[in-house]
Amino acid sequence: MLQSAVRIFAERGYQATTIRDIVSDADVAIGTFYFYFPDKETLFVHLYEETADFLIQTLQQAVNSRSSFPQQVKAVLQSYVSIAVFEPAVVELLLVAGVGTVPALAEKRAVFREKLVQIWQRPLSEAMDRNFVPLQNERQTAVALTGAIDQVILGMLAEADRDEIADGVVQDMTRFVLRATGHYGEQGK
Amino acid sequence: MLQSAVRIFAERGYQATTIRDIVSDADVAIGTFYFYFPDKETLFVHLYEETADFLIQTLQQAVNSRSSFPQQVKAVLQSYVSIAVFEPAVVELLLVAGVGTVPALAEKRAVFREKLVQIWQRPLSEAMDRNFVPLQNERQTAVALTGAIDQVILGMLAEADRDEIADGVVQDMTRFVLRATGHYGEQGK
Amino acid sequence: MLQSAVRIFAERGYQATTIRDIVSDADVAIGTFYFYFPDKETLFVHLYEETADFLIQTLQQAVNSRSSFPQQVKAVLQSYVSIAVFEPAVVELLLVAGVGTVPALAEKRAVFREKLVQIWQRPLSEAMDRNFVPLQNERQTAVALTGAIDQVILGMLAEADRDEIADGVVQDMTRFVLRATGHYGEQGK
Amino acid sequence: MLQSAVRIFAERGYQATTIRDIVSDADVAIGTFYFYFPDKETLFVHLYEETADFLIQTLQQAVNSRSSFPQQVKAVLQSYVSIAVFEPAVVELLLVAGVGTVPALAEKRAVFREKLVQIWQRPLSEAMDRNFVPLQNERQTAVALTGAIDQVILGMLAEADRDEIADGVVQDMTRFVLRATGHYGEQGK
DNA sequence: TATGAATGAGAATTCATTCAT
DNA sequence: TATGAATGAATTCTCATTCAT
Repeated sequence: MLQSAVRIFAERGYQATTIRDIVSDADVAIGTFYFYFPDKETLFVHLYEETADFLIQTLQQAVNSRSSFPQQVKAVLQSYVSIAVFEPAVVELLLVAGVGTVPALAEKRAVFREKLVQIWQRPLSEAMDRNFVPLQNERQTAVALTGAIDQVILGMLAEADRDEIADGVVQDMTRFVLRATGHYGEQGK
Repeated sequence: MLQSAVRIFAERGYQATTIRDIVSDADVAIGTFYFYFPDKETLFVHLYEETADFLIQTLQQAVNSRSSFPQQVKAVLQSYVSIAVFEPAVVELLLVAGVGTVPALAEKRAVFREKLVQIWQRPLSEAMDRNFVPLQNERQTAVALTGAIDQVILGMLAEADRDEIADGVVQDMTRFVLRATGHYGEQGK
Repeated sequence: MLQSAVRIFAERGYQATTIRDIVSDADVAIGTFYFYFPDKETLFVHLYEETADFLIQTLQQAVNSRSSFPQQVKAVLQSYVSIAVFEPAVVELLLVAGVGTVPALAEKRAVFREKLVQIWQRPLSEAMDRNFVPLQNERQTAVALTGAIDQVILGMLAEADRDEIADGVVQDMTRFVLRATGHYGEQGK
Repeated sequence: MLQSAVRIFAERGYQATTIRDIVSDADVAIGTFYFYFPDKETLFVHLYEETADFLIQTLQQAVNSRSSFPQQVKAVLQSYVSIAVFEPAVVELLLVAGVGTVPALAEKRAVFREKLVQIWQRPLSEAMDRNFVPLQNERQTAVALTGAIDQVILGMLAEADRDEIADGVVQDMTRFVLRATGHYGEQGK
């Protein structure tokens, strides 16, 4: 049922999704839904959190598995793009389905956005400390990077041949991030 | 009534806004709404288009009024940030209220996003032609820039002291954009 | 405006006709309608009565202009069919548009039906008195005749070539009425 | 709920009947209505068809159960009058409630009227073939008979003592039909 | 006389939620 | 655990009617 819910929410958005949509897709009765979840909102928030955790952890692991900034950037982008290709519903749910809907979600969204920012801010801070990137408002840069990448990922989801353009996207965006952070490696300081 | 509608839509999003919300805010009767607009969706799409045109034209004028790439970047950012400070509802409506709602809006949103991308892509192409920025996937860069800036603008809207931080945001983001496009001026090629 | 009203009411029926339909067809403002008529219902009842009077008087004159029963029958049918051909809206209004709608009309309808019955009952009574037709429940016969003729007239209205079949209908129905009343002339008593 | 619906529709007509009328008469909630039927129109059309089928089958069986034309006429009239006495709502629904309302019903009404005409036309054709009635436009006669009988039946419904006058109506109308078709039996050819 | 912007009661319909089984 | 018939508050939209100009 959770599988169905994620997919349907991702496809139609929170408001346009009815409980009946979900349970009929999952082939259970409406009562069954309310046996497991108190209401529609709770389910959505739950799914959002779970999905957000999955994405954040995946990206964080990508960061942790590398040591140099450029490698971290590339690893994060590869992970994110990979999820967009293989689990588009996850991305859709996080970036689209929950925008401007239930008030209870606002805080969860803020937490998710903040964690996403931290994914970028921490490696960036470290790179700044080591003088691999110039002084800058590191938080602002990190916020901007999350927006930049999400937008590109959303663009990918709209394309039919997502899997084929994935590598190009990773390459282009890796360069974008390194340029945007002013990483000296690229400019050859 | 249009004023009310923009503000309420911006505050609560399309779905959560009821006709009653709008008319009671505008202090008119429900019938009055339907005297001027055929339905809720038409009104929203109309407001979205009008608002989108306003934003796009303002940003385009900012581009046209300058000749050098860095000046164009700064002018666009100043315009955008200015709108965010003085007309936050406009930004909220365009970036949040219409996400994932009515099908009729999807196309309008796509058109708006595309125009926003063009705002950046055209100056960037020109700069690339003149060798002021390195070779790059200029469309991808432009898409990423729109995402980056929107995200930062949205962050601004969440702050109480929007007007005070506006200048800093413009400065930081100008640098971000110049770095992200690889503009040589800043790095002193 | 009355012209428009009759036509529109006849076309769409009472409920489906809006004041706006009528006034826009008559090219006047809504306010003008309410200057002349207190409300929709009053207009309809007024039109119904006027139209009913016109039909009844026309048919009554047809009766009065002839002396023998068969001639009276034929004259009434010719008049009725003629109205159906040249003023179909009149017939539509009386037989269809006002069925099962406003309570205030029920009485008017009853009066109209009764007059229609009298159109047939009076000549029939006279013919019975003179032994031109057999003894019968003359009222029942008259009621049945009105139903029979209305049904045939309604059938005519549905045909495209109303004017061409009109004569045949008059002939067939004249025979029908003479048979149905048991008029001896036809059977040659 | 179906019982309620038929009665209320019959009493007030399609347009004047609200869903609330039906459900409050049936003592269920509005949602219950929409659980069983997609909308008001569908329900009405459904009831109309079902009711029409019932009436047509009943009348057809009356025809089939007799062999001579006069007996067939009497049997049909007895059946029809009987339904009018015991199920007045059925007749009201078919003859009044659905006149000039929903477009979707127009076709169903036409089909019903045609079947009603056939009820009379078939026995009449047979009688004509056997020279029991004179040559005539048999279709026109059949159409007229349906109108005549419906009108008389509607007159019955308006009377309080329906059950007491029923037999008289059957007798009078049997004679009417036999006369109207020119059946020789009555005139003693 | 004539206008038409404004009104708001009322109708159809949706859908999250409940609860007896 | 699981069901699904039943509920009714809430929403969109219509349209007869009013009234200031």
